[in-house]
Amino acid sequence: MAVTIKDVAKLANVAPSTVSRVIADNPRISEETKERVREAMKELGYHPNFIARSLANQSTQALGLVMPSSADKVFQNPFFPEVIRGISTMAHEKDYALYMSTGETEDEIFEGVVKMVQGKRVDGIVLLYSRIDDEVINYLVENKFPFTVIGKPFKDADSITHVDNDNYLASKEVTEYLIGLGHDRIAFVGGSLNLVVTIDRLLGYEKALRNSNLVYRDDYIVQEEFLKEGGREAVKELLALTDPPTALVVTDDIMALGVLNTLAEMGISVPDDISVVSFNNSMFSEVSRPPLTSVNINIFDLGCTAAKYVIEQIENPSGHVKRVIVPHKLVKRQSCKEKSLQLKTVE
Amino acid sequence: MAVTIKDVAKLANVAPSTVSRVIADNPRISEETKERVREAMKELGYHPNFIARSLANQSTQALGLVMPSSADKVFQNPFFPEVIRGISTMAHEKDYALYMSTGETEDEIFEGVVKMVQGKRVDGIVLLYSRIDDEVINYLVENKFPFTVIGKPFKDADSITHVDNDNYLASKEVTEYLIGLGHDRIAFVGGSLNLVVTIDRLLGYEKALRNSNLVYRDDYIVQEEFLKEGGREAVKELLALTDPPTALVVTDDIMALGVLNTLAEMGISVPDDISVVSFNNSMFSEVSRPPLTSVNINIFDLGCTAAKYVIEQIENPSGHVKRVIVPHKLVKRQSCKEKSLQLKTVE
DNA sequence: TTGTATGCGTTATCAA
DNA sequence: TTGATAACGCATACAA
Repeated sequence: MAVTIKDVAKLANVAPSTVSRVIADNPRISEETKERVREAMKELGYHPNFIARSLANQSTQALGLVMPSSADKVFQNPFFPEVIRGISTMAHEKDYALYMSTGETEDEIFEGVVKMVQGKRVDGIVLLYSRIDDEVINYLVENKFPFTVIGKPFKDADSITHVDNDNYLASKEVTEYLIGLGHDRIAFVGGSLNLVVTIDRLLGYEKALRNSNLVYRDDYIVQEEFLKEGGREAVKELLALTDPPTALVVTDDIMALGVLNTLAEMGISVPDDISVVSFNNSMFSEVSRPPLTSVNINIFDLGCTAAKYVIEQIENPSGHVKRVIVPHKLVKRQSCKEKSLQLKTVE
Repeated sequence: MAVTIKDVAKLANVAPSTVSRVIADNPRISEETKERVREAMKELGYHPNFIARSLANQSTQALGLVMPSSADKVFQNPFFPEVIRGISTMAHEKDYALYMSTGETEDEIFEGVVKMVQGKRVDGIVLLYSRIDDEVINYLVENKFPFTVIGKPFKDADSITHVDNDNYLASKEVTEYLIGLGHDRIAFVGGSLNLVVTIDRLLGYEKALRNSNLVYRDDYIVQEEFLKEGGREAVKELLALTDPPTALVVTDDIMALGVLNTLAEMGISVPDDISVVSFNNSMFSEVSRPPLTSVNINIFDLGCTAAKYVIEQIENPSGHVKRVIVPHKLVKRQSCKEKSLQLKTVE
């Protein structure tokens, strides 16, 4: 059995409660005894048992991370390591640890959240995604458990602290950029429509088209998974149309990579035949062929800020709901071209 | 206050201990009372408090992850998301959660480990790296705490369960491949020499040179950080030499990416002027220009297996030390060329 | 300034 | 088959 507060107490000739107070650096303990107790701790190699402390305290100094699906898939998209990087940095600053449950299906993930919350394994939660009709959010709200979401909650957005980009605007700008290059057949390749981010970006895209009196065509809207294969599927669908698009808004770099690959295999050149813009500005957008014009959404900041505000909620439960919009910026590289300069049009 | 075992007991008209036994599905409880208790649990929405259970049990069903440095840097290299993916998959299968502390310096990381262990926050630990003279390993060994390391422990390798590649062999093969292409001026760009993986690969590289009677030159050995910038620095150093290498063994894709970038900026072509092989076979090696010839070290398996064996240690403490070598495979792409076919030699 | 007693929510050991 | 009761290791209200 490890050394406990009692062993220290015995050695230092004080009561266990005194040791406890020394650990908490309680000002009502004399410097002398503090010194004596500290020496005893050092001598015995004492370290507090966090579990016991958590039980007495009702606090764990840990943040729970909830991902949209199995780590298996999630970690293939650089978005997640990057948000976690942000969360971790802030967590470290505030001295919190990170806790991840490992569910695979939606149900398992929900179960994982319940275990974290009811099991009191974490003090707060960061949701790394936002989807419509999410039972996780409902559960957290009902239980008044501290949490923040990265992305915009589908409903009750003004009563839930969240950190998001202005995805509507970003997508609108990106589409306008393409329109500005003379494109009028622009397709949208997004992730699942269950994700609020997809909805927002689709809306922005639609708005831009409408503003320019371009037609919004259902067959130009494709939804796939946020993985490379997703991009591959999208291209196949779109190029099978009788009048395929000349430009693509892709909502994720990793999908865009799939798009690029597939296009290359088909002998279609980017940007000579088709222009592509994407989101996330991950390292992939720099190294792809051609380098991708992509929206930098400051993923790291997203994570940092989200962590900051759960911790704030934990430490000051009466605080106010926050809503933070992290700025975005279009980074132009070589995947877009004026339509008139494109060599030929795919038919 | 949440609903506890006592509330359930009251509602079901039994003692708390009975409820506890029902949770554990103790066979000595009659089916009737079990049913009654279960209904009460459902009615109250009872969920066990994991912290309390951990305290009573001395077990947490959680695995601690220890990274080599701040998450900040670590998550920029795709190796780590990928191992975690593997670990997470196995952890999920065995119903364990994951716990990460967030230290930045070596000391903070060590402190984090101590907190995990003494604080009884986790049942076992996976070390995601292996460096020489690592106090973390010493500490874990001294405390007889279950852990596995990904990589080869610097010392006592046969008393520490670990999962590794045969890095010596892999590096030797890779170097021989380059020699086979006619190269005789081959440089080695590795990570920190504190990392055992770097040492092993350097040794393999050296052996291959020696076998072919090529000279081993100190100025052909460069160590940098496992990041893109690392590759950039390496190239600068090597190309400043009077007789620069015609081929590079780079021990990490992300560094190789930096190498490729820098070379491109300098107007030096890969593979026409310089051949490059690297390790990890991450997605970057597929999308880089040119696509990188890289060693697939099966990172996912590394993680999976490491997790599997900590859990085994946890559940069967008397088990035997394991040492697993995960196979590797050279994946040839377009970053290497026979020396005689290279257009010119950089001087 | 310090000690005593009790509780945090479980599990486990004895009895019954 | 079930119920008291004592741990588990720490924090804290109350006493001293």
